[in-house]
Amino acid sequence: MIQLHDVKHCSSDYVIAVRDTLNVISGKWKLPIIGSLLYGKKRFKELERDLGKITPRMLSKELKELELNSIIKRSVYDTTPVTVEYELTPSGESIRAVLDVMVSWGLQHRQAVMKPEPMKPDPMSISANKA
Amino acid sequence: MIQLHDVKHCSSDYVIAVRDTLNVISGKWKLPIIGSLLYGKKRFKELERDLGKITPRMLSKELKELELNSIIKRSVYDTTPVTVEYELTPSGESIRAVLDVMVSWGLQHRQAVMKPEPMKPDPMSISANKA
DNA sequence: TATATCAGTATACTTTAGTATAGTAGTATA
DNA sequence: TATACTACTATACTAAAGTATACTGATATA
Repeated sequence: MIQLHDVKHCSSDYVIAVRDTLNVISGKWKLPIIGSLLYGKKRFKELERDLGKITPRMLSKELKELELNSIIKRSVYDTTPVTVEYELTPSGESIRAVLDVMVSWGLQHRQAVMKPEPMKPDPMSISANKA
Repeated sequence: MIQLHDVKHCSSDYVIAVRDTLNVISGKWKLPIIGSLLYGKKRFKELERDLGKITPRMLSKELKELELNSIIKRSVYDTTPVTVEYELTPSGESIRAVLDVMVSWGLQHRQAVMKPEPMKPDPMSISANKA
């Protein structure tokens, strides 16, 4: 099993692994969809209502992509009318840990940017000069 | 200080905090730029050579955005010709922890998808039927 | 004088992501 | 008969992201 320490020394493999994760959650709608499904399985129309302004075209496209990436599972039941349920796979559930870390960093960073430590004026920082 | 547990019960605040983080690293070049700067401060041309196929227009644009987001710090030295150095801020450095978690998930997920557990055939999974 | 380096900018273009609007089939209800 | 529900699809569009190519001014080197 390849792990973090195996790719840490290799910038390109590291970046590839990050991008794998990034691709799963980037775009305008993937995150809200996953977020909604973290609260439990949902039908197509339920998701549509949950997400507010999404078009069925986008929802359909995103769900297909998430299914292809094994993040969600699609189940069809032959009720009338047909019922289609979407739910997170174990892999999809496990991304919650990644999101939690992103939330923590996001909140921390926001604090760091909003109220920066008052700095003592440093002449070097006003007109830096080198060599 | 707002923390993870404060937003965990609120789907929209949670998603906003994730997106704050996502915005910092998404796009084609932000990640390679941050990755390169994790190895130490670099000048414009050094980054350009490091990143291979990036155009100066994109590099300039991305660096400006990262600086605006307090991820990197730009220092100008009045040498001849002028020297401009880019380096990660403490906040920028701290994103490494987020990337590490993303790498771990990315590698795990790839394994999960590539060699899925052989499942015992389950009649329910072949033609699901509900109510 | 010609060329190269630095750190970029300007203009025009292509590609990708996302939106708007309408329509499908099958069934159920008013 | 008309409307509404399910889970979508089709076509056409706009907006955002990224690329290609050429250029800038100041200085240094051949």
